[in-house]
Amino acid sequence: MASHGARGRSGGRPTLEEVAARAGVGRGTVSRVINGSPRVSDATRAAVEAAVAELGYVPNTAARALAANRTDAIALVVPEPETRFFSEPYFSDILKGVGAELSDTEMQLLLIFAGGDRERRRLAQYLAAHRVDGVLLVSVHADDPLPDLLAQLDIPAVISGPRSAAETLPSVDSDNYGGARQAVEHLLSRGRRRVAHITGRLDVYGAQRRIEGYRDALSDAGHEADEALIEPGDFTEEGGSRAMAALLERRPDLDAVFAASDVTAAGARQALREAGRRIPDDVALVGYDDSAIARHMEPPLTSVRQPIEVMGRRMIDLLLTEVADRRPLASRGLDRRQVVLATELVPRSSS
Amino acid sequence: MASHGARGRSGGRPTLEEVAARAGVGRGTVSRVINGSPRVSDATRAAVEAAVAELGYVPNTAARALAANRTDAIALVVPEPETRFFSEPYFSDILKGVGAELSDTEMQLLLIFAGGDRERRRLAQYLAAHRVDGVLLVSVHADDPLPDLLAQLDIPAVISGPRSAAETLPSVDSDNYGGARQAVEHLLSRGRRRVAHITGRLDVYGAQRRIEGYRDALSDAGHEADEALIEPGDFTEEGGSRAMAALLERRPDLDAVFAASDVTAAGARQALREAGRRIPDDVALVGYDDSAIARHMEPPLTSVRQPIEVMGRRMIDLLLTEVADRRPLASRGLDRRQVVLATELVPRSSS
DNA sequence: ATCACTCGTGGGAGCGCTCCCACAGTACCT
DNA sequence: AGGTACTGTGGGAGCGCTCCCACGAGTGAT
Repeated sequence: MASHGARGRSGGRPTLEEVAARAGVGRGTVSRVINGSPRVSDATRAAVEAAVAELGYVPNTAARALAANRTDAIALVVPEPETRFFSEPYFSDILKGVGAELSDTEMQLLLIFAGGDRERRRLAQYLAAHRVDGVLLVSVHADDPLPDLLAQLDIPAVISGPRSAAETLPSVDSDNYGGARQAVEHLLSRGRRRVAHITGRLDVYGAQRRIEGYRDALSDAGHEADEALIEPGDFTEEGGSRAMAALLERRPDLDAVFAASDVTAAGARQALREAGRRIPDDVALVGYDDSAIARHMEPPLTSVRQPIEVMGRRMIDLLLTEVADRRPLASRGLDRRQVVLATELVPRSSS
Repeated sequence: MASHGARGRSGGRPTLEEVAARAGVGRGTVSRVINGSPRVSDATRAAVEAAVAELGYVPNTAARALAANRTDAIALVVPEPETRFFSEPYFSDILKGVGAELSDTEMQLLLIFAGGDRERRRLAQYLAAHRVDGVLLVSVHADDPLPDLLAQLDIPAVISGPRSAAETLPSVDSDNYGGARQAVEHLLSRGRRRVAHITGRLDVYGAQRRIEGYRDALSDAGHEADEALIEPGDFTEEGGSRAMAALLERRPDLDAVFAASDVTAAGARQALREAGRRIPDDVALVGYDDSAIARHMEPPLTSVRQPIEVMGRRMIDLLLTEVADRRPLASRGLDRRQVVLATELVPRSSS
């Protein structure tokens, strides 16, 4: 039996109505089946499902979005230029976790780069149009206006690293403080005594926490504070190299370095080489992230591993909860949803 | 003066209708202004624009998509697992070009990975729902069913490398044939006489074209064909290494190698090293892609550069044309839209 | 038997747009 | 004067869904 023929402009993609007619039920019932409502008898459900299969029915997303006022899409917003996104393994791991967690869902993921000013404006416009039900924010700096914009637009958001101790947004982070402690305690346990620290960008809260972990590990072990052993970096290789050179000049007697990232450590290694210091004989080196760089460095780099993929998964969990909770007028902010995941030290021959 | 108050569920996002009331015009007129129709008087346009600004009006995408039967979104489909996407600079360059070209547009880009079986099914569902107006296909193998699916669904698509000489889809490619010729001619001009070729995957049309370019460059220079100098690779490092070893065994007197990719060349270099051959003294080596690998190899690798970012841009051009052309019942396939871009040899010390 | 539920179901209303037809106004020809 | 052609404009219809109210049938307490 032929189908009723094309009346729509796109040449007859079946509609809810057609499925209903075919199954001999009403529109509402088909909608219920499609959306998995339990208030449908088994017989009816079977009939509808058969009709859906026969007609090859696929719901029209736009109509659904319009009627239900939701999009079934969330965005992963990366406030960095594409280049960094591709060069840092962090992002690809987050994406892997996010993708895995989302694959059981009807939700669709959008990837949005907002590195430049122009892209920022586009993003603002995009969000104002409410084209996504929620937003995942990674790598946000302390003074970024994006979270405020999202709050103002009342769009659920989850942030990957809290911007401060007073973060109000739901967040997922690894234990930066604990990870730094692990690194420093490891160095101390290997008999190192003058442990320097090349920090991350100081406007990143996680970098602050690593500094605190570094300080506390030293003082708990009875070492007096020595600010000359701390040099600011910026998570880049050049920054690491520059900072290392500065440290060597200031404290030539240092015997260990804890770098705030593997990339930073790679830069530090370069500067150490140029200064004729051997790793780990003269100076032990520990990085952070346990990225591919750490494994391929010469010598292989001891590093603090963060469960990045898991972080991606947890971010999705939080966000989906947040999105689902937008039914009642429930008060928010009372139960902070801040997830902190444990880190793990991966010892290699650089220390 | 207060706005009329929230009647919608989402707390009063302004609608077209409200803008019309505010500007003292009809709904149709506002729609015309929003969509840039020329059939509006300047005075009216100004009034509408003022109302839009005052109300902070942003069009509702879902409503527009439903009414106009378009989505203003296109997808970049990568039939590979995320991992390869991130590890190969090819993709990030394509993405850069695509993003740049799209930034003047209202079009939104979706990035879809379809590496596994499961993802493939999700993608099929996604496309069946017509959630995008067009698709960009990169890295498609000869036997991939995706292009057929797209044709069947009548979704405009552009492919990054044609699947064969008879490719029906609009495509953008670099001049694989010419690039290979450049590489071989370069080697011959340096006095090399026994030039070998490690091919790419033979089910990739571009790899075939490179073989042809290699053959023709040699025969045009008066060299007789020697099939023993051709060894299949697969674009991977291991494949390159294996192929090089095979070549050395078969034709130990070879004095140059043209590898179908930089990664392949890296593998070949490894095998040459192990066999005690010096580069370029004993054997000259040329790669393809001019990727970061080429610049960082020891010695730096002569390579054929493809204008990948430009390719991304041109793909968007083609696709947007294709999408726009879906008004008349015009016959397709008559004017093939196949773009081929020139390559450039970048000489370095490996040859 | 009656009332009070609950369950499964049908279908009206409406989401915010675009498309298109109708119409008033002006201009330029016969 | 009437015709014809355009230009700018208003607003009805309809895109394909979800939401929700109404309704009949079944169930159990009264």
